[in-house]
Amino acid sequence: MLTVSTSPASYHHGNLRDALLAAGLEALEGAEGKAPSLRELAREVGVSATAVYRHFPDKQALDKALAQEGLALLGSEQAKAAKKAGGGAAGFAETGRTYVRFALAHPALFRLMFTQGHPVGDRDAPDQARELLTAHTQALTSDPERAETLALQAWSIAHGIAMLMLDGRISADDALIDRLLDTDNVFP
Amino acid sequence: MLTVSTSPASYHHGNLRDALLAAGLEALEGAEGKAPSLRELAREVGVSATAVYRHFPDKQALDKALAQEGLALLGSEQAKAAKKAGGGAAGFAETGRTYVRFALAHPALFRLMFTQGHPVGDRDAPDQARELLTAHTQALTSDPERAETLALQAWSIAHGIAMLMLDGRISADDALIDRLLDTDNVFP
DNA sequence: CGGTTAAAGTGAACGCTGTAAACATAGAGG
DNA sequence: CCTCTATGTTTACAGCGTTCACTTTAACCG
Repeated sequence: MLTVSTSPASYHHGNLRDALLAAGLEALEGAEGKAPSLRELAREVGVSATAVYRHFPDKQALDKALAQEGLALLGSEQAKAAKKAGGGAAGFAETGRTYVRFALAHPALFRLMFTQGHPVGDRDAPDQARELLTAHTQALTSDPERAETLALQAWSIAHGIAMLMLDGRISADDALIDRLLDTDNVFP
Repeated sequence: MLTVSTSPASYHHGNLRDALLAAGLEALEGAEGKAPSLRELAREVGVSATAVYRHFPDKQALDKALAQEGLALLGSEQAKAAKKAGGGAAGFAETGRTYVRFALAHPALFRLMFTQGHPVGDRDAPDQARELLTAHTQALTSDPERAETLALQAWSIAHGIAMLMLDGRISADDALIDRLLDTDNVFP
């Protein structure tokens, strides 16, 4: 996670990169969460717009880093929730609920996380959420292909609910989340 | 649907609105489908940027209209597919496949369709896709609430698969679509 | 230490965007 | 035929991402 020191105001910022990410995450939360502009973040941090380019090749790279930060956050929240629920099937179910609730709690961040074009095979970044998912479904069956199918189906349902709620297509209702995620019939 | 005449070049365009929509739809398809800018569309149609404002209050309204066009297209494709499959459960299944394939075939348009902020209760626009969905699930059970749950679950799965594939999270593989949509266990 | 070097900042400029304001045109109706 | 109004135009502005040439400063090395 990020730590940003309230550094002494000097020509060289000290840790601009982390400061930008922190400002970015904050901007993604407040004010109906619009995606912040590069210049806006630079202003927020008290630095010229072009200084950003010393730390990120372009805006997309900044966005990608923010997305990574969000992914880590989601993963840790899911892990915590699963543990709290006692692991197992109950824990698995809880990761789903947490997924959707995370999306609703951080709409702009969640959107950003999945709009960063992440070619399928990209295994350079750790993804705790994904690891949890495969671990849980592998515990449900010994057939690896079946486990993968279950994993992707579970992911798809949760992601679909999250997106449709974010987009205002279905009401962002906590009870509805439970009702839609309650697919005991899917995983007999 | 849209019809655009190759009108004589005169001061008054004739049907700028439809021409803009047509250009918009076309732009959303080609060239790795970036969302077209207002000025770009105006240029394409051969008109000044501000002329657009005679037909749409702002860019968002234009986007909304494009989204509506896309929605209609999706609905008609689904209806055709369901009919071709002979209706019933087979038809229902086909609407799901068509949904995901539509997303993959028109990525930018599909994205646009669902990013237009469409407050839940908004019933001002016809939505054939949605009507098909409820019709199909209502045929599966007599319990209306159960039918609604099934409808939203089916929608969520399809939408989740579509989005995750569009975002490069899971491979956009036709066989995989079938595998993930094959949830006979979900609708026993 | 002192001097050099490279990392990390700056400001000005470019072309793009969406949008507002004031003005021009032309086709339709009295 | 004249006028009115719908529909176009030009000009302008602020904000965006990004490039370029320049400046500052901290760190390293003899």
